[in-house]
Amino acid sequence: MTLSCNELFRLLSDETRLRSLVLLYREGELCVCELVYALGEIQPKISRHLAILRDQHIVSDRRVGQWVYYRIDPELPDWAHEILRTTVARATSETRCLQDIDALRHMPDRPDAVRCA
Amino acid sequence: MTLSCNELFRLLSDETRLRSLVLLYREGELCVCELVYALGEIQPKISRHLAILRDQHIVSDRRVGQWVYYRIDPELPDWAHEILRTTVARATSETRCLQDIDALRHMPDRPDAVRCA
DNA sequence: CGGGTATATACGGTGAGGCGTATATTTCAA
DNA sequence: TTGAAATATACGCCTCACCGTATATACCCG
Repeated sequence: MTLSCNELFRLLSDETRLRSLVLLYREGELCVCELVYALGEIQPKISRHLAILRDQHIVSDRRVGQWVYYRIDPELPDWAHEILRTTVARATSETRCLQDIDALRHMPDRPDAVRCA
Repeated sequence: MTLSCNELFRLLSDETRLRSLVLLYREGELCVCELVYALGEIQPKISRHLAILRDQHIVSDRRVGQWVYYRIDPELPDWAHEILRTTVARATSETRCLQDIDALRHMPDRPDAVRCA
């Protein structure tokens, strides 16, 4: 079940998923509640989209106590990673993404995961 | 009306549009009937998708007699062009696209447009 | 054990977008 | 001017993916 171009683009075509991926790409690892706060969306919506990305092996997750941390799947094919890199560079100049980044920075009581563990 | 990441990915998420763009990227310029033949889809379907791409300035068209030739819009933003380049490189290893390329090569009575006019 | 927090999933409703058919438009040639 | 070829568009249908609400599950702590 390798990832096709079409499938990747279908996944990236949803705004919530794209915004989540941009943040994950930049931050390395984020838990669900951080994405909920940064994007300003309700929790079931974020969880649902992360599950979709996980099922297609775009992201991987690990549980740390009651938190679940997501990251870009380290086994993502090179070409897909290149698409993401270009996308993040571009998205970072779009208002919506800049707002997400800023919101995350100002999140209170942010769970401090051990990064890159 | 600048192109957003989301909008580009939405456009690329349809298989017919993606296959058309891959061929246009490789060939430089193709008329509708060539795409109809190469993709093996009915004409209204191809025309409809090309119109969508034209409206979003992903492709541009020019009429030559009774034929209409499409190409990747030369004014496509750099980042979008880079996405396309990576995509074409990847797609070219997918069966479906290889079949399209091969079908086009064997199309009989292909209208020979003046390339890059 | 019981309560609280974080996350996941089930469910029904809804709208966007893709489809095929039919038809309109444009161009050329006779 | 008439017919044929190439392309575009209008229309109604239908599927699918997303949505919010409600609820289930998992984990922690007291």
